[in-house]
Amino acid sequence: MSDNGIEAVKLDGTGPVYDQIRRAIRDLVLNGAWPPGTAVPPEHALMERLGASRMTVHRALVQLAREGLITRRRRSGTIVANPPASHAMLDILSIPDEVRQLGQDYSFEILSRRDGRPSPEVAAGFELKRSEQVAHLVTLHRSGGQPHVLEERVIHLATVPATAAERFGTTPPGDWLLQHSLWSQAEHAISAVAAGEREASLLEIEQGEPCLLVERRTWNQNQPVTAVRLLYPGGRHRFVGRFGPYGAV
Amino acid sequence: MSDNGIEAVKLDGTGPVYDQIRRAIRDLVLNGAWPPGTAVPPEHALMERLGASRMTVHRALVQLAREGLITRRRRSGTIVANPPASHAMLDILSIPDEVRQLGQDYSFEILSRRDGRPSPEVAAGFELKRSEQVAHLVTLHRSGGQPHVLEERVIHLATVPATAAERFGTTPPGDWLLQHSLWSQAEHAISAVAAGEREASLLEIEQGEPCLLVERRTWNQNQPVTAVRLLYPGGRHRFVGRFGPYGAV
DNA sequence: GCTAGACAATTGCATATGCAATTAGCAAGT
DNA sequence: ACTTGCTAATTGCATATGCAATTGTCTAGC
Repeated sequence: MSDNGIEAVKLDGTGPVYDQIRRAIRDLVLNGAWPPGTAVPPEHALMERLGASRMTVHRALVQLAREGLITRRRRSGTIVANPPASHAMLDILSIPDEVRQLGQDYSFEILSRRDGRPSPEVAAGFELKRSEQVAHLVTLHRSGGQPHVLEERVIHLATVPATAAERFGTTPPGDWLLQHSLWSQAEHAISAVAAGEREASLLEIEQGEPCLLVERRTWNQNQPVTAVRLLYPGGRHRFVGRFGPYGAV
Repeated sequence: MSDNGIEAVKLDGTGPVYDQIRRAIRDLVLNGAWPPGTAVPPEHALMERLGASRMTVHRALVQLAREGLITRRRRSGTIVANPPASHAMLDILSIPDEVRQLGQDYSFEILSRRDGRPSPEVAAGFELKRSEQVAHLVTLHRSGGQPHVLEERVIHLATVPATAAERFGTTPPGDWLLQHSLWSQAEHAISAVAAGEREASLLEIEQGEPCLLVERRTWNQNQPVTAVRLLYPGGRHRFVGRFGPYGAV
């Protein structure tokens, strides 16, 4: 990985210098200008380029590393990290991984797909404007042959144009998105609902059985990326997370 | 708030100095030796006491401030912060606050209480050893007169001895604990369950209706503090959280 | 008593400097 | 080819120093 456009690093003159540096690099990463694996220029180079002292550059990079955006190793240098797979309580989880971790075979099936303007129902369900171009997908994930979770998703074509050409033949939409987009904000909602008729039949449970509904929307730099509703058959599933409010204890 | 025992700050000689300082102070806070509001010695004092340079002390304090453990203001100095009320996705939430935020009257009722060794059922439900002394409480929270959430909780008497003398006449157990204990680790699990007979009648819903079950256990420095199961009538409730994996965008 | 202003304590930020630790890559020797 | 060891690039850590910004507190003057 060679010398990646150091000239792209630009300070905006507002606030402390170390924070300007931090934000400049963060934005390059979130914009996709520096995709994962890209070599971040070494401290000396940034120092010269920006006219700041090495300690100031260092401070910015250390903080970015703590935030998980970059990975640093002595001598090897600094590279842009892979996007985090999980965070705190709720994860942008990869359903295949999740299933395989339980030692089950994984498979999925796209039940329906429609690209273009959302139907009124879809627009309402995901709080979309009717004018926004999206791909609308319904996917059933299976674990060891059994229905695992029912996924309904919209992907914003303006934000992730590559979606239009993707068939999702081997990789389910969620995983594919992790590789083809970035997110900087997410919103989650969790609730318990009773399975409706159609959901029950797809998930092979009784109508009215409790299900865990996870709704998630993600943005990258205020642009919507995707919104998804995951319906997990109740009882069989739970979300677990462990964390502390402070640094590791 | 006067000069609080600076001699209590002790380094352990392992790892970087700035991190030793950070941990030393963090432990004093989490131990309760420096309760919220306590004045943390100024950088100069710590610098002399510890034989470190001011920048090194500074680095430790800045990091503690970012973690939310302390609050710093120029000239005024540094004080131990109040414990955080919420975090990321799921909060150590105050049920009264939550209810009032919705503009409803709040009330609660302790349905049962038993202190001492847990019964076999309780021990099993909360993964306790039979020998651990706990207070076991069942509380119903009401919102505008209507049942809001059913809470079943154990509090470890060894960790929070003040519990034994508390009647919970005006403050429900969760809120009382926030004022009388600290936590450094929490574990959450969320699942959807069908209301059982007893739960349904207490929550005034139909048996079998979907409910959101939140199970939470908290520790302070590896000592268990409390474990709680909150059963929310489905449909009426959802948890929402918004966050980014990186620093504020 | 009250106010304006000076003073000083405390944190925030940046720099310059030096050394330590790690390790990729190269060179030398077998 | 394979190993061994050296060198240098890069990050990690700590120090010393200086100035800026904020704001309690005190003092002088009214």
